Amino acid sequence: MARTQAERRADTRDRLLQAAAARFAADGIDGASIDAIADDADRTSGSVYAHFGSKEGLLLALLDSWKNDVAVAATAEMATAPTMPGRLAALWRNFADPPNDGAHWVQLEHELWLYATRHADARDQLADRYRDIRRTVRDEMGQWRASGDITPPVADDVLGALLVALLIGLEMQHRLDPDAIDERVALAGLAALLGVTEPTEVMT
Amino acid sequence: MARTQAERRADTRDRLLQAAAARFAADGIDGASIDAIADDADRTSGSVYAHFGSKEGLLLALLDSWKNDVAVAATAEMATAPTMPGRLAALWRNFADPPNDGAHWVQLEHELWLYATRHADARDQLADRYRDIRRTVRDEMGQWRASGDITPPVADDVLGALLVALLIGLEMQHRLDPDAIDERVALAGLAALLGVTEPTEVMT
DNA sequence: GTCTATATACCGATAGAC
DNA sequence: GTCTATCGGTATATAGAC
Repeated sequence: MARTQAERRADTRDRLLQAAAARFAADGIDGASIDAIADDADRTSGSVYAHFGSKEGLLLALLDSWKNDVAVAATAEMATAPTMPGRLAALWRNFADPPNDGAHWVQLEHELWLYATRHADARDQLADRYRDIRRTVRDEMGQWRASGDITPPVADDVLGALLVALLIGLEMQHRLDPDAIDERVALAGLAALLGVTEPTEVMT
Repeated sequence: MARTQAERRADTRDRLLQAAAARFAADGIDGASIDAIADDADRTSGSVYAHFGSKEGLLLALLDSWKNDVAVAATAEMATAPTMPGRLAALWRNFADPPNDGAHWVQLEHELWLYATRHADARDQLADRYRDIRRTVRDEMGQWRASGDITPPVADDVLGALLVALLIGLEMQHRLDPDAIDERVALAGLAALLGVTEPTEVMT
């Protein structure tokens, strides 16, 4: 694969970005060295500078390419569950205990957030992404409300922000103390914000 | 002040811890150098090693001494507001736009959380602190419920975790996009979780 | 206990061969 | 475009004077 120069170049770029995502998540943005990232991508540090110019350039490119399929993947898996509590449980599990090797995307998200608080460029980009996520969630919940599955006690335009906030905050506490912040807590919170009236039986 | 050796030693220790908190928050745990911390404390790097042995030792000592007066300070200011929406607004403001120079404690909290995800010792300590915070919030809300000020749609034992989660998640989004995540959004979320039935008029 | 000076190591970035 | 070699800077941590 990757016969032409352009293809090889694109392949190297992808490898570097993927390695950077994994390394940043594992060791932190500061803790991850250019050499380590390049090694993971089976390249050398020189290639990083040829493609991105600097470590910051690499990070901004990563932030740009970082398609957060969370909302998509989450809603996709949610659709498979028949009952509402089952759907909410699937949503929570995707956050708390990611199934695939996508286990590191949550960690990377926190790394990027902390970086963004100190760099205006990254902050603007990340702010855009979170706006998109909120909008996606809001639209989805609007449909649920319209179909009568839920009766949220708040307006649709704030529901996205509240759900995202609750999931992030619960996930952070869950990481510190998995037993204390379990599925039962998450389901209670989601049900309260969404106005799920039926008894919240857990579907396992 | 600090005449005796013990007093001077304790004074140096306090200075170093305070400087470490500020530097860690400002530059990140990795980004903050021992020299910079010592300089802020009007000491030298040697004193850090005399007191804490290493940078990690300094951080663990900071984590240990880090009395999170958030719950205390927040509830204190909340008590001054007469109406329930006013109290909730005070709670949110303490998070979103801290009044004093305590502006950096939120940032430090995120730094510590990220560090804790990679170090078991710190994780256990931080987990304990969050348990305390949840318990404090839960007890406070239990009193409000008993006095009829609120009628939460969830059980008391999960209410602490949900409120903490919502506030953390909203604050993170607020930092990226202050205009999108404003007091109105926060009040709607808090009111939903707490079961504040009266129209949520904002008290300014 | 605190400071000065220094050892040691690593990182980001650059230069030049190919 | 990618690699090898290296420079310059800075970090943690230590040794020894006082």
